[in-house]
Amino acid sequence: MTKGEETRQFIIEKAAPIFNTKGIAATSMSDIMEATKLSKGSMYVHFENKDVLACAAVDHNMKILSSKLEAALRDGKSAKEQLFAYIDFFSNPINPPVIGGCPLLNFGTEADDTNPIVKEKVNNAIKRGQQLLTAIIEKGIADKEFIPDWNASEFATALFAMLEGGHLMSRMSGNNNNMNAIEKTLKKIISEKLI
Amino acid sequence: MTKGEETRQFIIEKAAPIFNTKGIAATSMSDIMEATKLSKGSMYVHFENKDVLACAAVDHNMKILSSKLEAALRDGKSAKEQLFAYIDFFSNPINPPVIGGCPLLNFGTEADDTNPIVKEKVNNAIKRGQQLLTAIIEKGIADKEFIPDWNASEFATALFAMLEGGHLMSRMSGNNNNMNAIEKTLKKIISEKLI
DNA sequence: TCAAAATATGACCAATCGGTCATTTTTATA
DNA sequence: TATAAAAATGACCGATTGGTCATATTTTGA
Repeated sequence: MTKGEETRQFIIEKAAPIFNTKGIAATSMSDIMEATKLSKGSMYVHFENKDVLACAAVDHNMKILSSKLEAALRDGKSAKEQLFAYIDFFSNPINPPVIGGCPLLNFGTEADDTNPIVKEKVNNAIKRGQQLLTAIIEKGIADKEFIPDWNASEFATALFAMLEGGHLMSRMSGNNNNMNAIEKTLKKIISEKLI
Repeated sequence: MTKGEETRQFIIEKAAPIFNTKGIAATSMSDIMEATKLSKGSMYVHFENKDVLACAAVDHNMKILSSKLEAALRDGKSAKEQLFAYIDFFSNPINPPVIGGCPLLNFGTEADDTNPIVKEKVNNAIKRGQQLLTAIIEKGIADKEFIPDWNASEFATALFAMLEGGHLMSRMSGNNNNMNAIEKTLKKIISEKLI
């Protein structure tokens, strides 16, 4: 990795949590300059403008999230174990796996009516999450672990939505009560599908 | 209503959808001036600063949402009918009851780490929504409409979370597929609780 | 080793931000 | 209808925004 690539990566890593907590619009280049201790000119050597940097930061946040999720799922052997691991991974929004909370929620709501590029990034990430869950459930059905008449993609959607919504609720209340209730509800439903 | 109160209300009504779509930080006073065709000085006659206006706009968006929801629930006679009406009310995120989408999602995610006042407003609105749902379910249980061993507040939380999460998912994808799946899932669960 | 290329710097730019205020216009009421 | 109060105007303010660029420094590879 050349010096330039190193610096570019360094800036992204410093910028990512700031964009995720403050939002894209509310984060200024000065914020990034302060966090990196780099000059303004240097920022523009590596990123042609703020939007490009913001997009790189969005990508980075999602990459961190998905790689941590992947690690959390690695140990799960059965489909049930993997689903439970997935739920556990997202079940502590007060101390989330990515600084600033779920980037899908943060960037998705901000980008919705204003930034089609970021919106599409979020949309794709949601699709991937949903497809991963669907695949786990379908594998569980194929392995005779879950009952065969379980609509995999429908439940995957419901699970994903509940975790995102629960994330918001717990973040707003400042405690994990809501997410704990959701965790309980989800695990009960899954357990009922076991053969 | 005096002229001043009329103008103040007029500004709020014009500003509310802008704040809800662009976000608080990304909305400028010039945006509001353009929408209202009023001068800058006039804005500051009625609102001491942008934050006060933003708070009023947040309140307004939530008020519109809750009053429309109340109207939607009025016709529902049984508890089941009311729950279904609640779900139906939120089941079309592409054409939402409030311009810009759910204000709880929009303002909540933005305010999370930056605006404790708005955050608390959102938190209270979520609580009210959850309590309303809990009350409906508990009434259904008391009326022998639902089975007695249904954890009302737990399901209220799950339902609320799923609608918020589904809202995000449908907004990102640009279609209602995800929300339709959620609607189906929720209604099936509720129907299973009928006596 | 040394020169060309890459990278870093910070002063500088126009535009926009939230906000103020003297002045004018409109409203309310006595 | 006269007049005091309220409301509306828009020029103006300092601060900050995203972004540029000539210059200085560092890195790179022949």
